[in-house]
Amino acid sequence: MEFIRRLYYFRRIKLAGGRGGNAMENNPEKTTGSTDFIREIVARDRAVGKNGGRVATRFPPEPNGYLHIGHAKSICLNFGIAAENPGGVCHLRFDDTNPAKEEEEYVRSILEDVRWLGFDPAEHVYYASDYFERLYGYAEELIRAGKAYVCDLSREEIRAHRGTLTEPGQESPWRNRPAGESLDLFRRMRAGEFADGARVLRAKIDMASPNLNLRDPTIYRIRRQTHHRTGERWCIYPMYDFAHCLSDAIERITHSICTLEFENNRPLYDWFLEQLAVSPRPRQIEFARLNLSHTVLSKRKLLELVEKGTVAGWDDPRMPTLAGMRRRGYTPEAIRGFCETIGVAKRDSVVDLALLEHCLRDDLNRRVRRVMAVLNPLKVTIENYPEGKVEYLEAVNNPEDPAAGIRTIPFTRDLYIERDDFRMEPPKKFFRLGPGREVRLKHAYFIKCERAVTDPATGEVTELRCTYDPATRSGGAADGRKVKGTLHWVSAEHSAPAEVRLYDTLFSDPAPGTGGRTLEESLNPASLEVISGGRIEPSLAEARPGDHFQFLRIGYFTADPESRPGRPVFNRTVPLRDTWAKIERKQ
RNA sequence: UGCCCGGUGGUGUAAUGGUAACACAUCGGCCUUUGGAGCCGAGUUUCGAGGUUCGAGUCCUCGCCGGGCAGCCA
Repeated sequence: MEFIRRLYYFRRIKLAGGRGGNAMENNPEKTTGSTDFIREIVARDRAVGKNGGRVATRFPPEPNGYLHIGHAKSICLNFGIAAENPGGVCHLRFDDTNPAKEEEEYVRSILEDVRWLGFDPAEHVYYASDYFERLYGYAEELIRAGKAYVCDLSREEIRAHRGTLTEPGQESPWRNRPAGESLDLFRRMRAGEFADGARVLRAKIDMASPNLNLRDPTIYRIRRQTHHRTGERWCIYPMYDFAHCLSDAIERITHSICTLEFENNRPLYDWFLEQLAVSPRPRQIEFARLNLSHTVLSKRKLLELVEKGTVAGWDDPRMPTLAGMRRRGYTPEAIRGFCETIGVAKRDSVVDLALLEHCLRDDLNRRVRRVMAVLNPLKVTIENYPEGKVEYLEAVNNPEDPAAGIRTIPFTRDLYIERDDFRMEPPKKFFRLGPGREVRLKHAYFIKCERAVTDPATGEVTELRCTYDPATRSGGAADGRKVKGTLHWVSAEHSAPAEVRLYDTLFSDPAPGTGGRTLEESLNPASLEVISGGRIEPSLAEARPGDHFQFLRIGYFTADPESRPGRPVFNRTVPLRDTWAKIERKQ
């Protein structure tokens, strides 16, 4: 059997003229590196000269909330495809067809966030509301062609006529009214002659369609509401299905990429374009939206968190919004790297938050300066170090990046170390300080703990009396003896106080709001811990909002926008991987 | 239960009829002036049943499971 398999196998290779080497020749569109089914469609279309080889995508947010990491996936996809194809372009289009939910502030933030992420729409910023007049014209055209009609049914009646998932709908009694009458009524709708909700314009398709979207969908409604751009000019507004495909066509979009829940809308998308004979015709392609563990990514739920005051605002560092992540200390590079890593497919999935954090650390590790900060200080006195003496020791800024250079840090008799780095009775595998133990102070000397001073009332350790070995400066011992631990520290006199905000996931539940729990019940009660007694090394006093650092042995931090000279505030972006915590957990 | 779309390790994504791979996570080891980073290694995978084929994750049929759709939201 095996030899037969081999025979055919090798014959195929022979016919193909070789194995691996021909993959590229046979498949010119197959590129190396990361690709996905959408990029393959785009490449194929280009290869056959569709759209004249042009590639135009669009990112079309409704300005009714802040952009979040899920939007980043779409932005990276759409702008990415445009950038990868010669002459490609990606439009940023505000899908502002529902004035009830949209605001100027959201337009502002979206523009800011797209640019921050690293994509520049340049002059290609558009608004669906700019097309209102043209869309209105298309609607009249549809009416004249007998493909749309004004319907006087109430909202409830329309719903009742729609039928169900298993039963066909019934036609509206207004469905066959003369086109001239519909046209007159539609013009009067525009003119403001009717009350909100009194009439709608509907596409005349098929009330028995198994696809409910095709059962004479509403395409215009009367809504007296100030629009953030058109003001009071209009009192009728087009619906998504009508406006979106035509906006794409107007902008000569070639590939209209959206999320899976619009799959059933595609036939409608195509229907309007076909009826109105617009050309060239954009193609809608759907992909799975991003879901992240320990996170919610629906605008409705995020709005709720903001409005209920669960978080401090859209840019709360615990929010998955781009504004929140930026404030948390995420970099555009990390987010883009993440979007590339997760790929694009049609399968519903939930990405592990750990992957996002990996991408974050991966970026920060390469680029960020190491500094020393003590979050929970414990005083250390070096008994054999002269009072008043100061030595400036050299410290490497980033071992991953020699170009980052070095700085000096002051060493003195009185220091602070992390309280967690001392144990009166060190457990097994605890490599840090304890009575009689010796450790290295990073960039400085070996110190030995001679005794711990405790508060007789509480038993709390208040100070460590230590000695140092002058022969271990720069970290090595002349006699070759080793120490197992290396601690971070700051000079008591030279360090500055700082507020440090330790952020964790907003939800402790991997799938918030599911499994019988409400969103509230899924919250992480420890998502924010504010530390006011932190001490930072002198160089950190100059930190400017948005600067990124690694606090040695602790994690990555960024200076908050609220940070002021003399009153620095740092946000923990993500902790360092902590092997000791893992060991301790198992013990 | 009508229509549409999906189902590949714990998670995500590849494999385009020809040896199921990469990343994260997990576990172990090495290294280390960060218990960081890095390096090496391990385990676990094609929803099920038939069919086509020399050969099926891939094509066909029937199931099963998951998601979407009954806004004058997008």
